[in-house]
Formats: sequence, structure tokens, C-alpha cells
Amino acid sequence: MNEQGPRPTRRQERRSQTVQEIKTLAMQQVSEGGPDAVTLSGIVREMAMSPAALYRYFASRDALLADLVVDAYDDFADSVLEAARDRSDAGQHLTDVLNGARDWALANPNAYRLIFQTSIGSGQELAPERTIPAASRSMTTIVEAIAAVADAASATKAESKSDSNTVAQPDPTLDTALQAWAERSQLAQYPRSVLLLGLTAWTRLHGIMSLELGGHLPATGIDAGLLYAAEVDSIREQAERAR
Amino acid sequence: MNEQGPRPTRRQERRSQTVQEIKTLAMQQVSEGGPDAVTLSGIVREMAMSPAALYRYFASRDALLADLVVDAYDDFADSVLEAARDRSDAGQHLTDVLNGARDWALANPNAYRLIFQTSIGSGQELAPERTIPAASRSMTTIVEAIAAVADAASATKAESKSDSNTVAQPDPTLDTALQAWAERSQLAQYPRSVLLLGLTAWTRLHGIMSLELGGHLPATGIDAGLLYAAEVDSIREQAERAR
DNA sequence: TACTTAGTGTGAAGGGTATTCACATAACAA
DNA sequence: TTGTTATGTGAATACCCTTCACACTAAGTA
Repeated sequence: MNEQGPRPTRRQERRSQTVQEIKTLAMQQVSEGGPDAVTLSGIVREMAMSPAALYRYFASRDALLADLVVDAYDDFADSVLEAARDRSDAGQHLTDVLNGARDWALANPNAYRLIFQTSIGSGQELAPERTIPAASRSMTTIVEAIAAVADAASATKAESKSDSNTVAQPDPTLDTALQAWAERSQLAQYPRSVLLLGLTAWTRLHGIMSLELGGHLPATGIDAGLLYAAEVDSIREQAERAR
Repeated sequence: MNEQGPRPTRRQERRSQTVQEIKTLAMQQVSEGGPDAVTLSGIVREMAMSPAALYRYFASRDALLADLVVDAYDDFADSVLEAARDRSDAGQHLTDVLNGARDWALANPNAYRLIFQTSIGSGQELAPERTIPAASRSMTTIVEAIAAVADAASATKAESKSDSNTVAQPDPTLDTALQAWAERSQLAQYPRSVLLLGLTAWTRLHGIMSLELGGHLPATGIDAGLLYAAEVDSIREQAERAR
């Protein structure tokens, strides 16, 4: 749809078809048994292929997993963006976006694990920059939603301007780090308070989902959904006071 | 020191010695290469034992890992409690406790991964109730530190009582869940606002550490330490307004 | 003391897994 | 048609976890 490019030959087409089939089967294994359940033997068995053949398409098991991480992250970002479609009310919009993240995680728990807890080999992280586009996309969506809430709030009531509750963060080092990150991510237009809240919104919500998926919150008997909702509310309130 | 118990026979002593040696070697593998790097073959190789012999001490590799999780969680809780020794200033005390968690995680990143992202087999979580003591110990420490800050703050200035910033959470379902959890954990003496803040403090900080260890924060260029410090400050401020 | 039992260790075997390599075959390009 | 490239295979290597029948040894018992 975007690039025309030279017409793909039959071979190229067949190749990308095979690659896709491999990734689909692998992702199916992830969904069913988590990242560790991905086995090249299982894949080739399903495809009636010899194990060695798979190495014509992926350099190693880890390379395949790295590709899966990128795909899953893209899917996650798509889902967050999809949840951000309705822009009627700013507050509701922010809530929708944040809930979108959790909805995807609950629908695809093992994919979520794949993305966020796969130090792929067993220590070094592969695919560092390849996930940046998807990460950037979802973060941008969150930051924009927060900024919208902040704008709406400061428009309706421009009263207690110098309130003491405006997310005090006087650390200059963090400030410059936020600035640099914002410029790299086309977010330079937003104030530091909004950027920080966007980042912490993400770390906070991920914290809940991570513990929930690890079974650590269920062990306490606390419903992770309620906790999540409480944090979403808290973020929204903080967004109203941001800027 | 606690239980005298019947004097352990030579065999029992030798057995527990062997168990300890196995766990030590396994934990060493975790530290060096993460949970996935634990291999029974490697352990018995180091011990000059036959692979089969190991099954006299652990039913399976997963059983060994489950034990390691419990031990690591205990060590983590010990470390948090240790950080909570100095109780001079309530605010500083809370900061110390929260920083204690991060310090341990940074000193033992793979042990942290072992505890919080090992869905041991590849989906079902083993060791659910065996980690509860350690989890309870660390959570209690955090809640107590928050309560101390809240008490100190409400003592010095009992002014703006009905402030609108007292962590609004009118959800009755969450309220009763918190209540039940508090009673199960000998925390019933603390108000719901303190309990909730204790829980969210933990999920928030874990969120940062989890993303940091996964390499997702480094990818943004943001120093996780600064973000952590900012969240710690935010929690402390919220603690002052709690109750 | 001699006998019985329970704990501990071994070798071999079975069944997984990822990965590499030399070789064959199919598809394409000249 | 001929040469080149992509694709696929079988066999081999090297790990890994786990089980089982068997031996041995330390402990407790008659």
C-alpha cells in the first residue's frame, strides 16, 4: 500500500509466506505456553519440514523470538491507539487509553510477558532499537491524552495556579533527561510535568500488570482490576493538575 | 535458636548440607545467567555427582527453582527490613525502606527476575503460598513506614483536614478487599488510605524496576534511578497527606 | 551380634532440545 | 542451456531433564 517496490518474485513471495507461517506457529506456542514454550522442533513438526530448514529463515531460536517481540509490541501499540480513537471527552479519552493497555495485556498475557520480561537469551536484551517505534507510538498516545486532560482542566478553571500539588520535581538532571527523550520522540511540545506524568503513568500501570501476570497480586487476594482502576483515576487527577 | 527439636542424625546433617550445596550452586547460576541458566547437569558436574543423584534431593528442576524463589524472596525481605533499621526521621525512614528495595534489585538483578518474572514452568505459578511470608514481611515494613509518615504529618499540622487531595478512592469493593487483606496480614490497625498507598507504592516501584531490568527504560535514555527517586518523593508526599 | 530397612549413589537408557554441515534438488537468471 | 542461488534434507553433535533397575552404606532393630 505504501511502497510499490519491484514486483516480488514468486520465490520472494513464497519465502515471506513461509516466514509468516513460522511466526504464526511460534506466536501460537507463545500464547499457549509462554515464551519458553517456543520450540523449533514443534514448529517444523507442524510444517512437515526438517529442523535444519528453519535456519534458512531465522538465524536462531533467539532471532525468531526477537522478531516475535517486535510483532507483539506493534500489536500492543495498535491496540492502545485503537483504544484512543474516541476523543470526545478528554478525561474519558485518557481512561480509555490506559484501560486499552490493560485490556490487551489481559487478552494476550503471554504476549505481554514476551515483550516485557523476555531478556531474550538469558541476560542480554536483543532487539533494543527495533521495539522503539512501537514503544514510542504507545507512549506518544499516552502523553497526548494526558496533555489533553491538562489543557481542558487549565482552560475551564484557571484558578489555583501556584498550587503546591503540581507534581513537584525540581531535579534538574531528570529535567534534562526528559527534555532529551521528548525531542527524540517528537514530544518536545509538551511541558515536562506532562512528560513525567506520561512516563510514570506507564511505569505504574506496568507494575500492576506485571505483578498480576506473575501471580503476585492474586496471592494477596486483591483484585488487580480495582487497583488498576484506582491508579488510572489517580493519574487522571494528576493530569488535571499538570502544567 | 527457636526449635530445639530432636538432635539431627549424621545422615540428616549430611543431607541438609548437600541440599544447601545444590541450592548455592544453582543460585550462582541464576546470578550469572538468569533463571534459565540453571541446569542440573551443570550442578552435578560441579559436585562430581551423577545426574540421577540430584533427584534424591529435589523432585525436579522446577522444584529446585521454586525453592530458590522462596530463598531469594526471603533475602529480599531481609534486605528491606535491614534498610528499615534507622527510624529517626519518619520521612527519611520511608525513603530508606523504598530505596532498600531498589538497592537489592540492582545488586541482585537476576534474583529479582527469579522472584518476580519466573512463572516457573512456563505458565502456572508454583510456590504461591510459600512466598507469602516474605511478601508479607516486606509489605508490612512499607505500610508501617507510610503510616509513620502519615502520623507525623497529621500530628504537626492538623489543619486542612478535609482537603480534596486525600487519595480519593470511593470504590467500596476495593475498600473491602483492602480490609480483608489487612486482616490476613496483621495490618488491620492501619486506615484504608495507608494500606492502599502501601500497595500502590509497591506496584509503582516494581513497575520501574521491572522495566529497568528488562532494558525498556534504558532504551528511552531516561535514568531509571531518577525516575525511581521521583516516585519515592511522590509517595512520601502522598503519605504525608494520607489518613 | 546379625538382620532389616531406609537413604544415597550409579550407569544406562529414553526422549527432548538447538545447531551445523555436506549434500541434493528446485527455481530462477543469463 | 547453463550457471547460480535459494531451499530442503539427513546425519551428526552436543546439550538437556528424567526414569529405572541395581548396588552400596549408614542407621536402627531383634
